[in-house]
Amino acid sequence: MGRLLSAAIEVFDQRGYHATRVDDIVKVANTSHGTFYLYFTNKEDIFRALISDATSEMSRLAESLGPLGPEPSGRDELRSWLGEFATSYQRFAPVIRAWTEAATSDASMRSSGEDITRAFVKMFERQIRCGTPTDLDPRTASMALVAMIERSFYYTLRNREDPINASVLNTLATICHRGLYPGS
Amino acid sequence: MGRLLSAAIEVFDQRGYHATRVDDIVKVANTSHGTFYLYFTNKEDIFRALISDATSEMSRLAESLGPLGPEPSGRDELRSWLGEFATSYQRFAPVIRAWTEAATSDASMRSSGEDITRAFVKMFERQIRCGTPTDLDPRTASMALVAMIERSFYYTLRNREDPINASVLNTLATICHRGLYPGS
Amino acid sequence: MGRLLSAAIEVFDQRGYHATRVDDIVKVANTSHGTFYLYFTNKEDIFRALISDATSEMSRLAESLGPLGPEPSGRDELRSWLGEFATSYQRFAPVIRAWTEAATSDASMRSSGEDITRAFVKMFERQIRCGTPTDLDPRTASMALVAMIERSFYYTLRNREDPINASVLNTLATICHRGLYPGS
Amino acid sequence: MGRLLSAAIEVFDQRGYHATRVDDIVKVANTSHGTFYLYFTNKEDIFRALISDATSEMSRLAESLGPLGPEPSGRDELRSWLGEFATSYQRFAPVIRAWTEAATSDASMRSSGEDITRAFVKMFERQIRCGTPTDLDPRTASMALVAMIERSFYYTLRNREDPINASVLNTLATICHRGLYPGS
DNA sequence: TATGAATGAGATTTCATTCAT
DNA sequence: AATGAATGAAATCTCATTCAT
Repeated sequence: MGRLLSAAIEVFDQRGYHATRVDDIVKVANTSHGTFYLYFTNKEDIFRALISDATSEMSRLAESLGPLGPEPSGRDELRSWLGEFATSYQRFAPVIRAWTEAATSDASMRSSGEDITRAFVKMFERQIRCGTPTDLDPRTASMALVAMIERSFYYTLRNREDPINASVLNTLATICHRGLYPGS
Repeated sequence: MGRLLSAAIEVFDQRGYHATRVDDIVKVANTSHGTFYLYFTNKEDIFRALISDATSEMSRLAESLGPLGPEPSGRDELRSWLGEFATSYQRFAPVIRAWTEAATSDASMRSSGEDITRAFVKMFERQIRCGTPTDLDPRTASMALVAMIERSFYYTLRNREDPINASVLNTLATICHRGLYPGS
Repeated sequence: MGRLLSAAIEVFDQRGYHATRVDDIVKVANTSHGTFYLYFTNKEDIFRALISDATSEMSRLAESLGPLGPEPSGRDELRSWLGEFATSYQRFAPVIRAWTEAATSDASMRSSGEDITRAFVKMFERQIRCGTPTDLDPRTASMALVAMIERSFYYTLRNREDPINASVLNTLATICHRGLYPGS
Repeated sequence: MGRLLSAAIEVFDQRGYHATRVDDIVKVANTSHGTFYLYFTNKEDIFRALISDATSEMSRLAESLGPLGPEPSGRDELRSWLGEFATSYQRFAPVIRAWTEAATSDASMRSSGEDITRAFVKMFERQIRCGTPTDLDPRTASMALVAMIERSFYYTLRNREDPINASVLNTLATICHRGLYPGS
C-alpha cells in the first residue's frame, strides 16, 4: 500500500492525472490490480489520499499568517511567510502538479484548494480594511493579490523550475505590501 | 460542419474537455460519426479548430498594448485596454473554459496561450526598464502582474460570473500601474 | 442485434442465467463486445428484452380465462384453456427456463410472473365464491391450485420433456375443477 | 467453524446464494479467509454442509408418512403430517430459501430435494392405486399434488410470512385427500 | 458528401483462492 | 490452528475510429 502510494505520486506526476491509468500505477508499484482495489476504490480515491497531506499542511499555513502592519517589517514578515509557503509548495510539487490538473476539470477536487485561497484572501482583506483608506475595493484587491501569488507559484511548478527563487518571493511580497498599504 | 463546431463548443463547455466524447458532439450536432471524421481527425482536432479564433484574437490584442507612461493617463490606457481584453475573453468564454482545462494537462495545448502571456510580459517589462529604476526585477515583476491579470480573469470565467466588472478592471489596472511605476 | 437476441436465448437456455457471461453471448452471436453494449446496457437488460414477449403473451392468456361453471363443460373449458397456456409455455420454454432461475434470485425479475399468477388466482377465487359454499377458504384454495398448475408445468419444462402431455392437462383440469366445485 | 456456519446461514439468507461472496461470510463470522478455506473447499462446500441437516430431516419426514385410507381420519392424518412437515420447513427456512435458489440453477443441488419429492410422490401413488379406481393417472395426479404442496409451502417461505397457517394446511390436506379418494 | 452499425483494443473492476507468517 | 495481504484470471464496460453503403 505504501508502494502503491509512492508509485502513484510518481505516475501522476509523470503522466498527469487524466493520462494515468490504474494499470500504470500497479505496474510501477510492481503489484497487482487486485491489491490496488484492496486499498482504493478507484483512481480518484488514491489521488485524494495523495493530496490530503498536501492540502492540509497548506491550509494550516494559510491560516497562520497574522496581521502585517504597514511598516517595512510587515513586508518582511509577508516575505518570510511566502518563503515558508513556497517551501511546502515545492515539497509537495509532484502532487500539486497533478492536483492542479485534476482540479481544473473537477469542481469537487478544487474545494480543498479553495479553502486555502479563501483563508488567504480574508487575511489580506482584513489588512486593507484596517489600514489607510484606499480607493481599491478591499475584497477585489485581495483576490487579485492572492491570484498573483498562486499563479506565480504555479508557473514555477509547471515549468519544473526549482525552487521558487528569492527574486520571485521579494517581488511578490513587495507588490502585495504596496497593494495593502499604498503609501508605503 | 458548422453544426459540428457549435455543438462542440456547447458540449466542451458543459462537460469539459476530458469528459467530452465524440459521441456527445455528434449527438448534439444531430449528425453522424462518419461525418465527424470527414471533417476532423479526432477530438483534439476539432478542439484546436475551436480555440484558434479565440487565441488569435487575443494574441492580436496582447500585441496591441502600446507603451504606457507613468502618468495617470497611462493607468487609464491600461484600464481601457484591460476592458477590451476582458470583452474578448468573455466573448470566447465557453471555449476558453474548456481550453484552460485542456491546457493544464497537455503542454502542446498551452503554447498559443503562452504566446499571449509572453507578449504581455514583454510589454510590461519594457515599461519597467524604461521607467524609474526600481528594486524589483523587471521580468519577475512583469510575470507576476500578468499572472495576476490572467488568474483574476479566469476566476470570473470559472465561476461563470459575467461580466468581468469595472471594480476588478480598476483594481488590476491600478495595482499593475503602481507595480510598473512605484512612485505614481 | 437480432443475432444477439437469438444467441442470448440459446446461451441462457444452455448455461442458465447466472452462468451466462456476456462474452458467451457475443461469441455465439459471432460479434463483438462493442456491438453488445451498443444495444444493451448489460446482461440483465438483454434478458429482460428476451422475456418481455413471453410474459406479455402469457399475461394476456391468464386474463382470458372466463367463468367456468360447475358442469362438466366447465371442466372441459378449463382443460382447453390449460392446453393453450401449455402451448405458449412450451413455445417460450428456453426463455422461461432461464427466467425461472433469474426470478428465484431476483425479486424484480419475478414481478411480471407474479402478475400472471395473480390474474389466475383471482379468476379461480371468483369461481369458488360464486359456486356451492365450501369449507375451503376461496383465496387459499385458489392459490394452491395455481401453485399446482404452475409447478407441474415447470417440472415438465425443467426436465426438458416436451410437450406437456394430455394426461397432465386432464389431471390438472380435473383436480382444479373438483377443487372449485367439490360436489361435481 | 461453528461461527462460519451460522454466519453462512445468515448471509446466504440475506443476499441469496449467488450474490453471497466468501468475503461476506468471513466478515460476518469475524474470521479470516484463511480460516474459511481451512474448513471448506469453497462456497458450494459450506453451502452443502448447511443444507444437509435440512434435507436429511425432511427426507426422514417424507418417508414417515404411512398409508392414509379414504376415511376422514386419513385426511386428518395427512393434515397432521403436513403440519409436522411445515414445522420443519419453517425451522430451516433461511437455508431452504437459499437452497431453492441454488437448486434452480444447479442440477446437482437439486438431487436431495428430488429424493424428498420422489418419496412423497410414491406414497401418494400407492394410495391411489390401492383405493377406488379413478380416471386420473396415479403417477400424474400424485406429482400434481406434491407440486401443489411444495409450491404452496415455498410461497409462504419466499414472502417471508410465518408460519404456514392452519388454513393453508387444511386446504392442502383436503384437496389432496379428495384427489386421492375422489368419492370422499 | 453523409451515414451509423460494427469494431476491438484497452480500461476498469471483482472475487475465489493461496501462502508466508 | 489461524491469519489476512496479495494474487491474477476472468469478467464487465467504454469509446475512438473505421468502412461498407
